[in-house]
Amino acid sequence: MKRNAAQHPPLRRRQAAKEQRRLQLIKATIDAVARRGFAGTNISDVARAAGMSQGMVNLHFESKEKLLVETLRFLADEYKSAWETALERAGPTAAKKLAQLVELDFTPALCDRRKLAVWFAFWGEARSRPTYLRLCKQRDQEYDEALHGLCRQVIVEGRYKHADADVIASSLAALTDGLWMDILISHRSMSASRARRISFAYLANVFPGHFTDEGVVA
Amino acid sequence: MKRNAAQHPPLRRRQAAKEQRRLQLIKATIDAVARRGFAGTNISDVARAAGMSQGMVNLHFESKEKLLVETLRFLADEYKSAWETALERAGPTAAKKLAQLVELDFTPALCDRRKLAVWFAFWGEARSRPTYLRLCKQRDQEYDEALHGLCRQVIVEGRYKHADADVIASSLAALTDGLWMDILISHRSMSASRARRISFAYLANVFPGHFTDEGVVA
Amino acid sequence: MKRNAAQHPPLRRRQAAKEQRRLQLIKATIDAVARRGFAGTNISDVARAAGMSQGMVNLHFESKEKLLVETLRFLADEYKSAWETALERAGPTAAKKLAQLVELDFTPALCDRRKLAVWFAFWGEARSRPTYLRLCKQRDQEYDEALHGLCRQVIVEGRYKHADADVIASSLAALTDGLWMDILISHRSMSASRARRISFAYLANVFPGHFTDEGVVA
Amino acid sequence: MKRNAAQHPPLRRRQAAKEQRRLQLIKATIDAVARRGFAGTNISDVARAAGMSQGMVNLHFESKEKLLVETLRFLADEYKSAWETALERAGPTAAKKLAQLVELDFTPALCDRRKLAVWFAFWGEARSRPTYLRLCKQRDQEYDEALHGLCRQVIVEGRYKHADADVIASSLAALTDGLWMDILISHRSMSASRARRISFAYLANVFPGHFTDEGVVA
DNA sequence: AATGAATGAGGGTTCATTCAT
DNA sequence: CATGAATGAACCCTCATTCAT
Repeated sequence: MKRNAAQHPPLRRRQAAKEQRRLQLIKATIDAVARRGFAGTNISDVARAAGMSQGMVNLHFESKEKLLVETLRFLADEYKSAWETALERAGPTAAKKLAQLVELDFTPALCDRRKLAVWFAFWGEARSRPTYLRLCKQRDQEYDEALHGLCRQVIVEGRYKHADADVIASSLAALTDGLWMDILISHRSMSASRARRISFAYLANVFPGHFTDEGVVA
Repeated sequence: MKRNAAQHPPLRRRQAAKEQRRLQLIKATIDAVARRGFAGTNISDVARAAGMSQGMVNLHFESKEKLLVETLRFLADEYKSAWETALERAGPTAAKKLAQLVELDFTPALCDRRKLAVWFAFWGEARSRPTYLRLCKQRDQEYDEALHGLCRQVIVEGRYKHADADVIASSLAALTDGLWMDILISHRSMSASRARRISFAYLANVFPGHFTDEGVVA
Repeated sequence: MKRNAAQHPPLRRRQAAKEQRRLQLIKATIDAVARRGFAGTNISDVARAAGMSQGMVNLHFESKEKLLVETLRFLADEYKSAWETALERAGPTAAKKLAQLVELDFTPALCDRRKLAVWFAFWGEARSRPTYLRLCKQRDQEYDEALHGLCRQVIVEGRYKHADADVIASSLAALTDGLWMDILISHRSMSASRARRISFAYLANVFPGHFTDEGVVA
Repeated sequence: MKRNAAQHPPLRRRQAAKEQRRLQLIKATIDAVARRGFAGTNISDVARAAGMSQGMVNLHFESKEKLLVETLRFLADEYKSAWETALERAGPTAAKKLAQLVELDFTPALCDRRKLAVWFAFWGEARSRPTYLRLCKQRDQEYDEALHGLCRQVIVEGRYKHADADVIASSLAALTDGLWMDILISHRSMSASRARRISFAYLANVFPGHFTDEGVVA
């Protein structure tokens, strides 16, 4: 029966509305943290920015603490599905996949000052670091493994002697984090496009047969 | 004038004691921020940890905000004099100086979990506090110039074609920041010694004639 | 009129369902107040415990305050009809009726930790809520008169010189309340059966011809 | 030196002031609980009634919870030292001591509507009962033992056959609690003097050789 | 009739700052 | 100078009540 296939309409609509609210609040939280920092973010501002009453935060997230955690989870999920999708859509070679991962990090959708600010807020605040680890450790490991695997493949394909996949993967990851930071802090007049170029320059250095400063070799 | 040359002794002693108080409070602030984060750091804890009364903080720093700024300034000054000293004491060649800068970043005295935590706490809040941003930028301006200059010199000395001092200096700086972060977050099981090695591996890649994974070529 | 004699069936069924709802909510309120106290009792918990939605409480009772008043009234009515029934069913003599009243107070159905807790919760708040006070007074007015009357009868029957019905009735009532409290607070390892015995011991003292520690003299 | 014998004056004055503040707040709490009940008592009202700012409550008591606990402790201490003093000052016979305990319960200083309200608030609220027990169990036991011991002595002295010290002590204690309740709730138009008389009437009944309705026999 | 999402007032708690001593 | 008691604004959270569906 149709009834079974599709839920009772008002219920489904309600459910959707609820999810909508959550998302609005998370977006508002990202904005608030970016604008006022972790310490300066309070729920009444977040709620107001989302066009709701204070009570909504506790209704949907139970506490400020959990709102922040869910915000982090949102970003982490977004990042994870982004790189997984990127790998799927990338060309078949390891080098092309690697290039996609680098491109991704400096894509406007992810490399956004507001979002970067939230990442650094979690990394920077001693109290939220355990939360970050609990939530992101696994995700980060998966990413690291993917990165490491791709580096290994490129090394094998390109017969790069003396190249150490471990070192290269770690370097690339650290480089990205550092560039993100420079972008966030407006350090060294860093921009996403310059950061992208710097990352490819690194790859061109370690894998000269596969990369140039501009990207992957065709 | 006499007054300037030799201040009234008790006055001078007082001045010294005052400076002593300030330092104690800053040290206690570093501890507190590292342990409890920015938001979790409050004046009374800091004062108690420094063995003083609450009132001392406002007496010496006027406000909590100023205490934090002075703490950041303390770290920035410490870092600056460290690298300036390092450059003076390093061997005469640019490569040796560059190596010293890298070594410095992973020296226990500076690459210390407590201090890293404080740096990242400030960076995490920086976007929302112009004062921090200004201080951070200032810290890096001169350092970047030194780094850039050294890279240029090495490039000239080594006749590295296609090497871009801008890119290399920025890469090295970003790499360092990212490695610091990995150390702080305990990411990718990063340690200071591994971070140092990774940094030299980068230099060995871009300046193969001057560096190996272990350091500068003799 | 027909309408009054036999209501429209579906309407009557509805009426019954409504009454059912009220009762469920009152029962849930008793549970909640017993478990979490007055201050800790909130509408959503009560509603959930009664298997209904929050809105039902306001639909059936208008406000939380009214729900509490109705709960108190429920207990008062229950107590009243219990002692009225007890008097009807008791033997014909005043002593037997008096004995029934005492027995009643320590019957499991009424002398139940949950219900005692609620009584004392109301008494604890009574002074600050005139409505409760009025309800409590009302509850006791008639009971006291009955008690007083029975004492008088026993005195007359037994020709107890120097016995004052006022004092005895008040003593018995106060003794009962105090024993209830001891049971609730688990004071002096008081149990319902010991409390019953203590009450009869009192009666045996003032009316030695009619009572023993075990109950009424046959 | 005198300095050692007596603390530094300003310090001692401060200490005294602190104790003074605590007492003011406790007094205000008793008032507030009596007037508005447990649930209706909030710290800002208490603080205002004590002529202080809200912050003082948390400064001196850490939390509302602890303020209430300290208020209970104050009453419990007051009661304990009152009955201990009463026993010391009473005549040498057990009957005289027993009479003093009864008198005490209906002395204006202790049998005060405001204080009674607080006792019943603690007894009535499910959440505070554990606190009450933790705090008062020992004190109550000591009192019970004293009461029990006195009853035993009177029984021995008076050669009361068939008198059970356990039952009498428990009865007396329960009777007192019940009378307190009647006074608090304004039940049965109970007053302290009538309650006192009722208590002595009980004693006169069980110990006719030692007591009359008016008190102990000379 | 029934639901539960939404509101917003109210309360406890924290804490930077002030100030009498 | 130095202390720490005192203040009160700001914040998070709870929850009775309302109301659209």
